[in-house]
Amino acid sequence: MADYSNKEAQIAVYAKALAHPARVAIIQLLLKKQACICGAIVEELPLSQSTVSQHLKELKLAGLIKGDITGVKTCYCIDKVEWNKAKKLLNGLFSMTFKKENCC
Amino acid sequence: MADYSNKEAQIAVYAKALAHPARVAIIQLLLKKQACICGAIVEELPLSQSTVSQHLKELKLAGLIKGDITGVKTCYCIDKVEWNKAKKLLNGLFSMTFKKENCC
DNA sequence: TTTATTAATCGTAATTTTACGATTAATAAA
DNA sequence: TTTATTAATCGTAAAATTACGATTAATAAA
Repeated sequence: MADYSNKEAQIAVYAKALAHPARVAIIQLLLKKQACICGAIVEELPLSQSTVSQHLKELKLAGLIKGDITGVKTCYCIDKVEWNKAKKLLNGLFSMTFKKENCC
Repeated sequence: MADYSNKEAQIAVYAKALAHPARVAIIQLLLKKQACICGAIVEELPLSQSTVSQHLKELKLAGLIKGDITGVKTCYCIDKVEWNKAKKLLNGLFSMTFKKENCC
């Protein structure tokens, strides 16, 4: 009957950010090609400008990316600090050892 | 304007499964305490039996867990094969190297 | 100054998620 | 056989997500 831990909640936040293929694609783009100008991201995705903007907003809300406005353009990139936090948390979850015996 | 890759889609599926603290908690429970009987899971969460059942269903749908019915009880556990796939995919994403220069 | 470009936000509709209590089906216990 | 227990499913309501076009605000270019 206990509530969720901060860790669990934070993992869920990061996972939720990655819970849509468009956002995964955006993250990969930012990691790979450094193509951080918003327009370039829009071109790479099969979605409208406004929808992409919404996905970017969600990624920003989760902390995984940040946007830098220069003039009329906005440059997006991974927030390395936050990204490493996510990496650490998810990695921690996935590197938990299995109990040898399972009932199924 | 390309569509999403299988990899991206699959990452999203796994991430979505972990996108709720209750489901993260369930996974951790199954990893840690091997407490796979459904009733035990219900007791550990601040949610009703039916809601927990729904979360279990989603985790099962994503492939991360499986349930074994024995008599009137159901025993849940991690699907190791699928779990390792998820681990590999997520790990792959998080171990991508950063470009040195970011525009922001 | 006027016009064009970029990206965020607004308004909105359709769908999905989340949660609950109630019910059901199946087995176990009395 | 009757009763209790377990867990899935049903029905439903509220909230969140996803998508789009249209609009807006801000800067850049003409």
